[in-house]
Amino acid sequence: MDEDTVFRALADGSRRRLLDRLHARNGQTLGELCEGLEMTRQAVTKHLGILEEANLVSTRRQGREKLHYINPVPINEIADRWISKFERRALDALSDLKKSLEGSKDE
Amino acid sequence: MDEDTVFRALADGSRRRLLDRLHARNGQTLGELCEGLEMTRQAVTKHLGILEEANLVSTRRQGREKLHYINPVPINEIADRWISKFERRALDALSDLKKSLEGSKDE
DNA sequence: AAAACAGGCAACCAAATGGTTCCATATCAG
DNA sequence: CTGATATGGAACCATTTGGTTGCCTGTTTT
Repeated sequence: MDEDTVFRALADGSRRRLLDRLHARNGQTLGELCEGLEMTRQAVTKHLGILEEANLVSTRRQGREKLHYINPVPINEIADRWISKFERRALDALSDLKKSLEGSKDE
Repeated sequence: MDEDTVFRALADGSRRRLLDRLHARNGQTLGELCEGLEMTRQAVTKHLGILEEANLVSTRRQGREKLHYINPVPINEIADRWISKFERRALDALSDLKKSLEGSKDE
């Protein structure tokens, strides 16, 4: 929901890597997400908490395990609402470049 | 260039608002960008420095003024290289939802 | 040349951030 | 029940971050 929370959550490389992992295989437990990382379990817990608060990850308790699922909706909201307006400008810039190249061809 | 620098730069609301301002009108001076903000000029300078380091803003000196221009390329790189893979998942989720709705209609 | 204007630099500060360690709780296996 | 396993909570710490203030440099304007 809150744009700032999402951007903040995405600002950290470890959290982005966690999202990458969940993207590769969804529904992993905390323990699985910790494997191979140079961090304590508690650090990962905190990161997942921040991702959960930003609604980028949702969780489900199953017995003593906690399964983590990626939620792409907030990312899409950002992409749609915020990034798209800069993309339009990028496309404009590209078309300007194209025109200038075409112009130099003629001159 | 560096993904992390860009994400970090985008993590702050004041900086995103500065990008918004430049998106609305490109090529503003530092003084113009400060107008109406509840921040000192030096704070804005710092933010613009971070945006510049992330290659989200480029500058041009003109006399005693410094003009700031938005550069959408890094944002597009993020959108293309990183966000798109989550978007695909979002579309998958939507199509799953659609299927499940269609299923429940039949049953 | 002097004053006014636009911006840069550096020291400093409080709060947030990313991480740790230690301990507690809940659940599963034997 | 007991022990191992999976996660949660809280205190604590160093560094980064976002902001300030004070002063300096360069460029116009008069």
